[in-house]
Amino acid sequence: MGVSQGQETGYVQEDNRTMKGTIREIITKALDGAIAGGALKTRKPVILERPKREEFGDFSTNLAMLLAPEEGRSPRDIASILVEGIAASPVVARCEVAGPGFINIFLKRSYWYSILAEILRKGEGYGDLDTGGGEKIQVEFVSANPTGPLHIGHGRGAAVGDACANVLKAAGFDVTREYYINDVGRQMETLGRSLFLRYQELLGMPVEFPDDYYRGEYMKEIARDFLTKYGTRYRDARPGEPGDDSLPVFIEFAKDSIMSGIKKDLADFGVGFDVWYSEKDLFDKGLVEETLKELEGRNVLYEKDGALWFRTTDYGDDKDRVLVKADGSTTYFASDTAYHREKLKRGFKRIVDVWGADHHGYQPRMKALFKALGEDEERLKIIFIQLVSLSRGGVPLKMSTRAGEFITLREVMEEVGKDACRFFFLMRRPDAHLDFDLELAKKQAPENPVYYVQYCHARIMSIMEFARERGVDVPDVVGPDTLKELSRLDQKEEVAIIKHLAGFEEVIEKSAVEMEPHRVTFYLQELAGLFHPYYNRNRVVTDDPGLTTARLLLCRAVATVVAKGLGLLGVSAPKKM
RNA sequence: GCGCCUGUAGCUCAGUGGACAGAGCAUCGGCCUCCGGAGCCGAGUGUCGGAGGUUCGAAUCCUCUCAGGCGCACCA
Repeated sequence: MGVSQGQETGYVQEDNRTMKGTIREIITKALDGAIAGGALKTRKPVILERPKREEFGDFSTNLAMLLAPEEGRSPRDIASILVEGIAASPVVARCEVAGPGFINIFLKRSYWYSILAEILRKGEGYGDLDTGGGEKIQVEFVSANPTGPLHIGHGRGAAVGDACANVLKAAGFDVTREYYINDVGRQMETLGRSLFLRYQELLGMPVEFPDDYYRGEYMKEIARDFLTKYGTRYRDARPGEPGDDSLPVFIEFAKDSIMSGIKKDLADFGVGFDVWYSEKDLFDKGLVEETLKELEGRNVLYEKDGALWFRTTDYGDDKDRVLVKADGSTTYFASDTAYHREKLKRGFKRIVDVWGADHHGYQPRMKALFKALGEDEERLKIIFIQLVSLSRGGVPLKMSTRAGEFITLREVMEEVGKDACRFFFLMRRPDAHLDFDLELAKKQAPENPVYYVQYCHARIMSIMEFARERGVDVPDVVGPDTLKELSRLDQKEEVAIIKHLAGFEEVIEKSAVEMEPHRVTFYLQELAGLFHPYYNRNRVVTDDPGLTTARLLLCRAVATVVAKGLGLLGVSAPKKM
């Protein structure tokens, strides 16, 4: 029923299919036809690409070259057979054989207008795909230990994890965002003791901090809160010592306080989680023990030197790993084993972990776990986040690349703003080092890509406001009466913008499949890079009603896609700046 | 020593089998009686770290090699 089935093309763009899929189908049908007619006999999947050079068409396929070896004839011969079938499609303007045997396809302009109409009809829903088919997928990210505030590295992980989750959701997956809290073990005891010492310090008692204690300023604040709540009640406590049960009090207080800070940081950063999963719960529910039993039943455990080992080397790891130490306590890996087994039991078909790159040594043992449990290791995807190097006006901050370890997410967020912060984190591939220049991120100037993209949206909103003030009707969708006006968008720049808009779905699909949200960031910069020059050379609101309508529709589509794309990144699309 | 990641224009980086390798910034020179100048126009730049190999075709795949980062716990 969409306006896209306008008589001009006789073409119906079906929902739930990307344009690329549509073109691929045209080629497949041409191949089927050739086979049915006896001209060809080999069937192969169609690989489509968008050529960089426009003289090579809107789409191009190497199908003929792939078929050549088995067909026993030249790629160009095969291509010329296929070209006939492809050219017969009502959306194809022309189709030709080029170079060694490429088939270059040029689509009719009317087809592009129908795509534009389709984009407008879908509105904010444009970009939503069903690639994932509703499959349950879990993205676990940040999962910072509750021993201190989030630093800049966690921020990058948060931005990437959240954007991945957004993109996966758009691509049709059933996404659960999860944060794993390491709230058990020795580090928690250290945290509790650290609080106790700060508490005693506030009470004027002489204290000495061991090197491995948490000594940040934030601990002093927590100690003040503790003092407010408990007064001098624990003044002479001996946490952790026999006969004294105060340690859990300190631990709980510190942990809760830090976690609420982390939650606030994340909320202000625009990141929300569906599940906060506690490591302690794994133990309380007996899941760690249950997992050990299962592994034992699978004959992958053994005892040595008083410890219980997991023979991960049978599944590709460098060395076997300890699950239960000689002193009877379990390792972090034991918890993680139980946790990931639980993820599988909870029905997630695919599991995504976002880790700091310094944890890459853990990948083989986690993969080993999946294999030992008889699961396809491909169900686990680990995204590694490389370090962030902070600089200010080109000057590196602190002395090492580890500056990011000491600067909190909140500090950066407050200095440069949430939008710039998130956008910058998503300008690079996750596994590439990131140079984050605070001055640049703050700068409200053209060299700052965040504003360049946001400005595109604000500018269009402003144009529409201008039109309304002039009494011009600003349409959101193409109606039967306005469809014909789209042909007024006949400039090269206008068609180029429509073509770029049409590629949005492919970008989302690729971002989701590869879990590389930075592709969206690049896409948006390109889109803004097409729109601004166009705007500068052409007036949208003119005395010509038909032309004005057509251009307003084009603007609407650009604004919608920019807003949608920024939304996926967790960046706002302002109406005014 | 072993493993993982990275090496592409002056800088920061896209680009993972296609046709003469792209963008932003920086540099230089232009554009405001005009819907937002946070914008636009024009100009130059490459041994894709190196060497072999696979392929009709390689920045992309394989092998070796050089450089940088990170990891190699009965820590979390």
